Amino acid sequence: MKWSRALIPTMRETPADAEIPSHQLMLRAGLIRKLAAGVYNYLPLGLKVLRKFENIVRAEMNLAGAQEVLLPTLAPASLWRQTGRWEAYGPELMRITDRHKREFALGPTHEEVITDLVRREVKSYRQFPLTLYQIQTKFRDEIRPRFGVMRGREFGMKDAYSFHTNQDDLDKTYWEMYEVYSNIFKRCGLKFQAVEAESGPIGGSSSHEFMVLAGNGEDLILACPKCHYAANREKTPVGYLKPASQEQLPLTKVATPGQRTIAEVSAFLKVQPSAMIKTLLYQGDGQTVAALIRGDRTLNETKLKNHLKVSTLVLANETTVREVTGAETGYAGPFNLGKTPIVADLSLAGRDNLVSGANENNFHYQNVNAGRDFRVEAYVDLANAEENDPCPKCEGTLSEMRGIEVGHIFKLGTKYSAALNATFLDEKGEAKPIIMGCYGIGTGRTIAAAIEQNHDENGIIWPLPIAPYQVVLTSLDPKYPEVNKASERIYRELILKNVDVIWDERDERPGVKFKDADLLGIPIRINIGKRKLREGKVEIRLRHDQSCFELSPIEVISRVQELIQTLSP
RNA sequence: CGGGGCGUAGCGCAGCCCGGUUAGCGCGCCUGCCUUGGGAGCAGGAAGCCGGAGGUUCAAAUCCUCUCGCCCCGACCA
Repeated sequence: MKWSRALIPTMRETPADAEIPSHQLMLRAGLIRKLAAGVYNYLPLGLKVLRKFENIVRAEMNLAGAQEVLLPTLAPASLWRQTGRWEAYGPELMRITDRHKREFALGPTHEEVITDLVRREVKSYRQFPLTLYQIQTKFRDEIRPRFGVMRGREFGMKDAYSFHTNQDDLDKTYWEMYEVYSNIFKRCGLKFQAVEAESGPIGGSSSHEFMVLAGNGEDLILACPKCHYAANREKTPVGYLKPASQEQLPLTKVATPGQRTIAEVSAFLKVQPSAMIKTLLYQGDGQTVAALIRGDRTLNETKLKNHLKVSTLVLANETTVREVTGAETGYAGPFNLGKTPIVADLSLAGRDNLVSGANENNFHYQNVNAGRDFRVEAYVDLANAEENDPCPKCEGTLSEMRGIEVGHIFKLGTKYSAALNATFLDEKGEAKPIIMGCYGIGTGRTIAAAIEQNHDENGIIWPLPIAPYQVVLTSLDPKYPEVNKASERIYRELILKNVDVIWDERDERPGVKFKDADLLGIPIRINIGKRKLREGKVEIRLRHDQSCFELSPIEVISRVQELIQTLSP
């Protein structure tokens, strides 16, 4: 491609409504443009990247024996009603009505459609296992689309579904897919982490998420370097060392005028936050509950919600706190709470002589002891896991990292096959429900995540396998015939060698070209300038480490081919 | 859906509070000269339904009402 002919509308300034680096850079580098909230045009460069990623996905899926299909975006409501998801999916499901008043969903995922297809076409146990996948545009009417293509309302996704006659076979494919996903992200040159995950509203039992690691990722992950355990913060159980029991001292009320927060009281009374009880009042489905946790810990509302088996959980407002405790917020303690149930985090189990609020303004208690001074209904795991917590699986210590969820694999079991009556005949001629698995990768989102992971102040730094071009050939003095001639010769040779190259032959000053090349993030840059050329030299510069070396024009092609090898994971 | 904010040239913004020439600035774009190793310089130029509708007024980008769009925080979520 000649740059002068390409539609690459780069922007010098950052658009005001782009919040995170990947969104800003995708706009600035001319990969995407917004059409409406959460709806984006992919420009030529953006599409090139997307296709390169999709092709890696295809190659790896095919290698694992999966077969590609293309299912419609439009799905009849009747199918969705059969699984109950027409109602259950809620307003996030985009619905349309045709001229005959027939209702359709714009597919946010395709379990219904694929299960319907398979139930019609696959009947015998001999035809299993079967894995089908597609790369398709999906729709979800997100409450709040944001971060460009990271969370759009129309977005690209690869979704795969596997079909089995028994659980063992599903397990086998599940772990194959786990490997396939790992290979995909490895081949893209991305740093990633597979984590144990909640299975969410799609349903099913076991599930892993694949996270592209990035400093400002949305998800907090805890991983054990020793045993490779990794999970979302919500899911990570927290274990504590059993404290040595102390002699219980008499309960003492102390004045703590104006000291409300853990930090304030800790400083005022000169006690560690870990020797304090934080009393949090929640409304779980309208019922007030007191949740206790150690002062140095934060409560995980998902864990509390799961323990209480409630569907809504909110922190109680000030009025409720006053009614229940008789004091302003900041002085709550686990005493005299009447019928309010009290649950405590495991961090408090076996701990003696703690500090807590006194349920009286400007007073706290010291030497508070569970059992003697207050009752606890249950000790359960309620805390957010943190860096350096013990690993739940081995003797290791967890470290904390952030990631962006780009892939998710589930075991669905018979949830959809049962609802849609998708059965097969086994060896005995008996009809049994098909057992299913489901495996998704957000394609556009992976691109954004790749940028989030690989950029600097000058722009994107593409890993070579998904870079829009492998090489940018920059003619610094395109008006000089010798520069132009040498450039064109190298350009043609690179194309002949199947190198994906863009030739920047624009009549622009070198600075402009350098800035654009860096912004686009093309891994290998060849500079051809008149001064160096007269010395019989051209220059190669690598985007990722800014390293730079000179060589003769004859050596360039083979050197570039070598570099492509080296830069491919 | 709750809270906050923004819509003025392709992009980034000023002007609005306190109504009054021809609506301005930077970047980009076009023409010419000049320059050519990290977003040059000079000169000239094109480009605006001031988001939309209604109202107040002699007069509205500016004040009022409604509306549409967009962004941020939260709940929710891949």
